[in-house]
Amino acid sequence: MIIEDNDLKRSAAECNNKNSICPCGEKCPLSTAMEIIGGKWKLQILCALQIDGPIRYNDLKQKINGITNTMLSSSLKKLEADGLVRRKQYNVMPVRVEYSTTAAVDDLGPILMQLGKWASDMSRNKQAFE
Amino acid sequence: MIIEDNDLKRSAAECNNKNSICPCGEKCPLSTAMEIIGGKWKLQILCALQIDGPIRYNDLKQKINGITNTMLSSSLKKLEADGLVRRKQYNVMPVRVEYSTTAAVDDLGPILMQLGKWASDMSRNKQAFE
DNA sequence: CGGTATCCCACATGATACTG
DNA sequence: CAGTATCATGTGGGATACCG
Repeated sequence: MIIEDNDLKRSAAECNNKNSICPCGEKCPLSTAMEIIGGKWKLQILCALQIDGPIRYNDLKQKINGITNTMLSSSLKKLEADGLVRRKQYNVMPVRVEYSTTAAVDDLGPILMQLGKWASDMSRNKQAFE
Repeated sequence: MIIEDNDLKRSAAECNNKNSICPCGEKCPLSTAMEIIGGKWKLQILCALQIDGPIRYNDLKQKINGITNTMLSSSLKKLEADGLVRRKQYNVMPVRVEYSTTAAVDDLGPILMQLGKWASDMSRNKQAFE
């Protein structure tokens, strides 16, 4: 495929599972990417944050239809730990917390757009490929 | 983010779950893409096929460390149904089957490379974003 | 207001055996 | 050789209650 550059080719081709260490000496970056943005809610959260952020926790929850506290909270924590989301807490009473995206998400956006376009194009002329 | 074009922006922003129908009239293409390439083994299978294909079932299984018949078989079926994998059967005895990728995967490759590069860059200068 | 703590379950994945 | 059938299991995610 998938991979044309030397380093990425080696890493993606020879990573046999998501925990493997590649010959290039690091974890397959594509696996890493999928872990960061994977799961049921993370892309929706990023979209909502990018469009409506900075936004408070409960307002964000309203924007995302069907999400539970468990998932919103844990997803935000992971995204923050991975550097995609910034959490700002104002120590007033009652406490006020605002979430927003970091610059990393600005870089991610165009890539995800291409991915979405790829899926659209594919389903449109699927037979052409076969 | 994530989305800058009008249609994709609407669809991604307002898709509240992976089964929702967007105001644009179709399912969010990004969700579709994630369903197609998601799961534990599909990207590894595509990588192996792209590099070593056309390749026979059991040879492919050897290339992918730890995969079971159940998962390889079911993943290949889904990938074929989605138009990413071609299955060619030779009716000799014993039967010979060869798997390869379609042109859709050629288009997907560069996008995934960017995604991998994004993850590498991010982890390299994570602090710069925060 | 902005979460955690528990408990629970469906489903994705795994193990093993078997077959056209 | 290229799978399928069957049963087992682990985990991602959901429901509900509660807390600083």
